[in-house]
Amino acid sequence: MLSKKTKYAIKALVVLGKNYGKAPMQISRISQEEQIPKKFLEQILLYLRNAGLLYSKKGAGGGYNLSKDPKEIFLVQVMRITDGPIAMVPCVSLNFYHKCIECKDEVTCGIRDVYTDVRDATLKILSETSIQNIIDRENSLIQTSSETSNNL
Amino acid sequence: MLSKKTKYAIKALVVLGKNYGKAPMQISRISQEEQIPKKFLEQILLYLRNAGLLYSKKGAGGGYNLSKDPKEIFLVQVMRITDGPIAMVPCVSLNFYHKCIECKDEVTCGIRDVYTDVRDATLKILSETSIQNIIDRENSLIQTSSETSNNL
DNA sequence: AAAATATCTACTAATTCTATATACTTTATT
DNA sequence: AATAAAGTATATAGAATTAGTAGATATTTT
Repeated sequence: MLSKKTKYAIKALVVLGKNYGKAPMQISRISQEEQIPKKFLEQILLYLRNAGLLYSKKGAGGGYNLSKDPKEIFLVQVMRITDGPIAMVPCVSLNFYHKCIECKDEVTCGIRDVYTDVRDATLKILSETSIQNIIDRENSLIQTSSETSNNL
Repeated sequence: MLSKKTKYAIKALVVLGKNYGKAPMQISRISQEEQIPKKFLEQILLYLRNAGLLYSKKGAGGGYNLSKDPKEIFLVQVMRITDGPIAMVPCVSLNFYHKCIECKDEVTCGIRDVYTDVRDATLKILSETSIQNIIDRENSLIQTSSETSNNL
């Protein structure tokens, strides 16, 4: 399951994605709009910033912006920053590898292959999905659902 | 990440799979062979039993057996028993659905589709992989690695 | 009856996740 | 220069989950 941290991070990035190219957005505003505890959001934005996804500016009129086009920020990056590994077992993780403590012998382990496959399948989807994709998807769903309610 | 509970469950099922068709195996033996804390393993085996994966017999000469062929026990079943949902967001879970508390409107949520895809891809692999597959895989890896070391 | 085994419930300990607090730095504006 | 408006950084508290333990009970075999 995704942590709240990751969910909040995605929400914040989507909001910032909609704001891309405009003046920076303040933490407090994002916090209000998305109902995210402000102090918690501060931390999350810092992680994202330190990982290079966000640009920040201090002082009056400061705030946050995406540091690149929302088309170029992918879910897999966000999840790795906030939740760490994508893989279900550490011994199969690309970015956070370590041995399973319960494991006698990694070489003859019968489940590594399966979880490598799961990792790859997951990775494929998450690394193809950008913040822009999510924004587009939202917009098309909003449209569809408002059309539907007009037809009632 | 898989919980220890799930890892221990898989290990126990693999051991019991190798023992399939033979006399029941005691908790204490599985615990020793797989280095799993006995009392914790008791709990785990109970979950698996109550979910119908294991048959148990009390008293002298009792113990545990798989309740069906290891070819017919799939990772997805085990994981659902021990770790719950496969999906990364509850609103997309097939067996453990509930709304995301952070979510304003499920209908216009931009990430549900992505995580539905992830779920389906994961599910496909995990529901095709049986305990027998894992045993076979282990055996072939053991063979391969011993051949390699003979060649040194 | 005694011994060997699983069952069940409750509890404790450890870890991780969520959230808050406090002090500090930078920038813009007046 | 002073002040206010932001973000930065680190520490800590509280909540939830995960891991593991304890103890009493129920069955079965011998």
